[in-house]
Amino acid sequence: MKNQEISQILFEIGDFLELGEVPFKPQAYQQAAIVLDNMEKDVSEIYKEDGIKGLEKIPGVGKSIAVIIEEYLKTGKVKYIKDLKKETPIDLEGLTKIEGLGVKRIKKLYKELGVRNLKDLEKAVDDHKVSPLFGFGEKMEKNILDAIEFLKKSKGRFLLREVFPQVKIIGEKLKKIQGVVDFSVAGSFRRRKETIGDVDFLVGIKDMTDKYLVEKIMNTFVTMDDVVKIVGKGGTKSSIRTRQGLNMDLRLVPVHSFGAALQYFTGSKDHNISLRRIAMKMGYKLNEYGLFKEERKIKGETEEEIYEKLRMEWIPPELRENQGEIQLAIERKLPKLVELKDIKGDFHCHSNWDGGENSIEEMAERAISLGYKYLGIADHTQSLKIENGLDEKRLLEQGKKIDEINAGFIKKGINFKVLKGSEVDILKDGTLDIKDKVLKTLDYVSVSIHSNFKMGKREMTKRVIKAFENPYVKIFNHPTGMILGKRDEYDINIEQVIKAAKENNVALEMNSYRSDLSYQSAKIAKEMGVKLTIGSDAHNIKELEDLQFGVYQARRGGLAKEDVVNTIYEKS
DNA sequence: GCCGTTTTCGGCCCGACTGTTTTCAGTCG
Repeated sequence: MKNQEISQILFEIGDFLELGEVPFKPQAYQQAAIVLDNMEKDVSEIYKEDGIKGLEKIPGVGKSIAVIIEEYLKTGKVKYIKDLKKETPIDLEGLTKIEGLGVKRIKKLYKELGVRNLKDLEKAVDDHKVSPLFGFGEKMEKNILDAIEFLKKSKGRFLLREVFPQVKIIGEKLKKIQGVVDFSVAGSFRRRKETIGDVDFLVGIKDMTDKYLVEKIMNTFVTMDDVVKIVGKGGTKSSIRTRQGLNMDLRLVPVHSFGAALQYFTGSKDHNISLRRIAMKMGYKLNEYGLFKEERKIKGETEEEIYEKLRMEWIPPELRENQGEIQLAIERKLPKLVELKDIKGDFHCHSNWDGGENSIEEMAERAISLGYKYLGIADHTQSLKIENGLDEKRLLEQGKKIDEINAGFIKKGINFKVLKGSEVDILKDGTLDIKDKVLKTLDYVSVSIHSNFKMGKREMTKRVIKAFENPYVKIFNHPTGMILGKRDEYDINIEQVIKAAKENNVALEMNSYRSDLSYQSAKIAKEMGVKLTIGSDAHNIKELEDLQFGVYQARRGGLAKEDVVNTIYEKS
């Protein structure tokens, strides 16, 4: 996808223009950059189909930016940004990552001290040259130093899965404080984005002038076990950094504004800007305190009443990315999103027959306690040696074992079934590493790529589509091969894969562990009538519960219960 | 530079906190 590369360039152009104090253009470039970054369709496809006219149809892209995009697509370069960089040789991208440094201060540091990049900045701070500058000071210098250190060891964004337990624990602690009426996590955590930059907590109390209560809440927050730095502490907002390097904010709001604040701090920023524009056109003003007509607040206690007043449905947080959800809400056509409670089973887990940690019985037992009606055991096959993959003989043996286990459930009157599945390897040439006559004995066959990742795009796509043509194949696991935070995608044409899935009646998996199928791709799949499965890829009983993260991702893609195969349960 | 269910010209989201200033600019979300 060229989208992200171009988005990056547009962002940078925006920053440089801001540096030159050019009015309004920076926002225009940044707006276009955001749109491109979130766009489902590959911009090079748009250009191929409709040329420069097609580019201009992208919201936020007009004549000038379209020309820049065209230039990049044709030559892989943009002269404009090159010139800007030559004119002002500053590593803006690197320097703006320092908290507290925006383009204005960067400009000053460049003019006064010749700071061009992080290295220069570090040296300037070490030599105590920053604090004497007008507008800077001792504290700012120290903060910059801290920020450099933070940047050096920070991994950037955190996986939702990683921060989930800690956030829940802190939430429970805050909720319990006497006097706290409303509580919610906001921000990208509430939108269930697969990675989180920081965490926003929102606390509602009756009386903001209750100094004692305010102090108690803020103190509880900034003195928690894992806090290593108090970034700020005020009467309505405090910020801390945890030992793991995660930033957390707590905002305190009066209960009568809680809904407005929740809406505001949940974002996304882009969603909010659109919403505020709509409010403006209707003669209102929307901010974190409420919806105002003139100076009079008319709504603010709940999110629902605000969206309703703006003549649209309440929008689930997972959809708030300014990707058409507002229009759907106005038309009252938002999908009813799939929920965790709709899930009736899991098609992707591993037992100790391969590299898993627990027996089939133990996995089944946990699945029953989760309220599932079935659990598909999808152990690896023989090609995957490091996972002790099953060959045909062992697969047949496993089938017999599963028959025995199911017989036991029937005997005990337990309404639950273990399904005979398999995660079959797609070989280099697109054939499977288990013979059809054995695949035939299974309840379903799921397939995966676990080898030869470095093929060309065309070849890889062909390989996968060939596997789909096997009549026993029902599910394609982790379709892009990505492991979020660990491994990149292999080169594959996902749109062609989705099309082939439709033609061959194969479902695509949303893998809860990898988050590899983007919400944009899930959305496209849904629109094309392809079904999806949500798989935990659990290797032990505990990981079965991680299926929730696949559900969140599915919701971000706008999937309803009907779009997800493992919500189906027909009593047989 | 982009956009338009009041507009093809004249607008462009908004408030809190910090650190520096002695009344406010810069940054952030």
